[in-house]
Amino acid sequence: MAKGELSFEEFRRMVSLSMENMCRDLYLGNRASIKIKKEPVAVGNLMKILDAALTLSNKKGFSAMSLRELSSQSGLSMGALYTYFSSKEDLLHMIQRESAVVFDVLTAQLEGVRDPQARLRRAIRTHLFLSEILRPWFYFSYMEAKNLSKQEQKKAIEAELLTEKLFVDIVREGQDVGVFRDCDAELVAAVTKAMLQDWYLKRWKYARRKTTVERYAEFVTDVVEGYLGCGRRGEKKS
Amino acid sequence: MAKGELSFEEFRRMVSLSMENMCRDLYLGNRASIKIKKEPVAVGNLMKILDAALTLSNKKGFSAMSLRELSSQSGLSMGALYTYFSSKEDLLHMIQRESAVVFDVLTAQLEGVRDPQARLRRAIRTHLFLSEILRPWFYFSYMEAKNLSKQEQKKAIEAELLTEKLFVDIVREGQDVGVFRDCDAELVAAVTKAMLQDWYLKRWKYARRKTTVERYAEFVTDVVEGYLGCGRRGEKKS
DNA sequence: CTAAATATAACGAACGTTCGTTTTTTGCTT
DNA sequence: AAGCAAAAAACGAACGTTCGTTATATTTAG
Repeated sequence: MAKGELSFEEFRRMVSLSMENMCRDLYLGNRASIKIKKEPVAVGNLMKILDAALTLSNKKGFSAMSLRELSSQSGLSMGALYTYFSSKEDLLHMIQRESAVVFDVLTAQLEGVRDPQARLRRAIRTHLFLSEILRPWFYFSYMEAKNLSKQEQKKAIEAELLTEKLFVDIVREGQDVGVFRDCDAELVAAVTKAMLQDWYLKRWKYARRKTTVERYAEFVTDVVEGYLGCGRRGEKKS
Repeated sequence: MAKGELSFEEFRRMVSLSMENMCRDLYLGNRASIKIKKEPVAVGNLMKILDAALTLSNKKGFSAMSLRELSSQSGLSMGALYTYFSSKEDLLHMIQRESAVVFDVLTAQLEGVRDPQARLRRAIRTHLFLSEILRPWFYFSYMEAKNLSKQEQKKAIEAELLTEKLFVDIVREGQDVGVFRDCDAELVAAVTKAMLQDWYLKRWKYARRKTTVERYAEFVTDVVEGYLGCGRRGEKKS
């Protein structure tokens, strides 16, 4: 385990991004369009709806999921569904917007960490831990981005570039300080993100091999640090 | 440019995987179900159909693409479409199967290359070059795999693991020979594939930065070789 | 009793698919 | 060459189904 870093379970407890909390946050953020007044009822049903929606969407795609399927899978009637969103597209955007909250968590976790090498490790770990906790949300957000409206698509692209910029800045600062060697920071950030995304896009592969998220985090960190010329080379079990 | 490796343009000319050749191969492989007898007619229309199908699917998703859209985009009538495939699902499987031909090209390109380091470089370059030439096919294959039937999904997973095994074997042999350091070969293969996939999944990002496929190939090779402990460390323009 | 929440059933639009018809191409005869 | 019948290919309206959506009725809880 890395020095001074939280383990995955510690991290999970700390951020408390359970389905219930996500749905409560989603409810409070969409009180205008959700017709249900009583919070406990609304949150409970939103959990059923989002659970079903993420399951069905991630299995067959959002547009291939019919609202009748969503109705029977969630246990709510068609009419009830429409008290929680005003259209199928509205549901899509609700999920997409709620998925974006993680960026705040990511930046928050980096606050106060100034050393570039520590920041890099922290950013990789946090990103992986978040995607592990909210895998269905991440997967949905990635795969269904094409269904968004043009303007929401722009926002999604900007968010993607913003996350990447976060890594670019870390690499650049490390280069300025002299701890990272000179290289194309944008490419480093790009492939780092690619490796992070693989964790939730191809989750079944790592699950089958019983690779833990902590192990994967360490590995990705090693690869990136290795390229940046600051990794501690040492023993690894094959 | 790497010693003895073909440039991208040389590679493109050599493999000759133009839309027309892909469609001719697709026609010959599906002669049983395609009702059109004359090859030139069939290949010409298949080009229109697949061009439209890949464009529309990759923009909004296969299941969100209606056959009426496909009809107007391809310039063929609804009835004409159904002389080239027997159902929408059939079209999906045709595209998916045709996308699989690239694996043969990949393995063919590795034949005769025995040195692990050279094999690794060749595998990375070839995979990237292929995905550059056939980007719409790769993208489609990745994004629409979930729409396949259960058994075709199994085949897709096996193909994914087979490609990965190809990289695993290269790494393992390099370790046996002693040119690569000891580490988890499966993880190395996994993240290598993740980086390769990013090239066609996030193509717009690299296009915007005017990153060439040759540059990206070199970069990925450097990252992987760097981790495996055999890369030549040196100058890089930031 | 009342208001909030849910269930039911129906609507028009759009879907994948089919099929009788028309248009185009081919091969043969003059 | 020209004409023509047969084969091949393309067409597009229409079918039954399913979609997202909504209006109305029923149930539940304070």
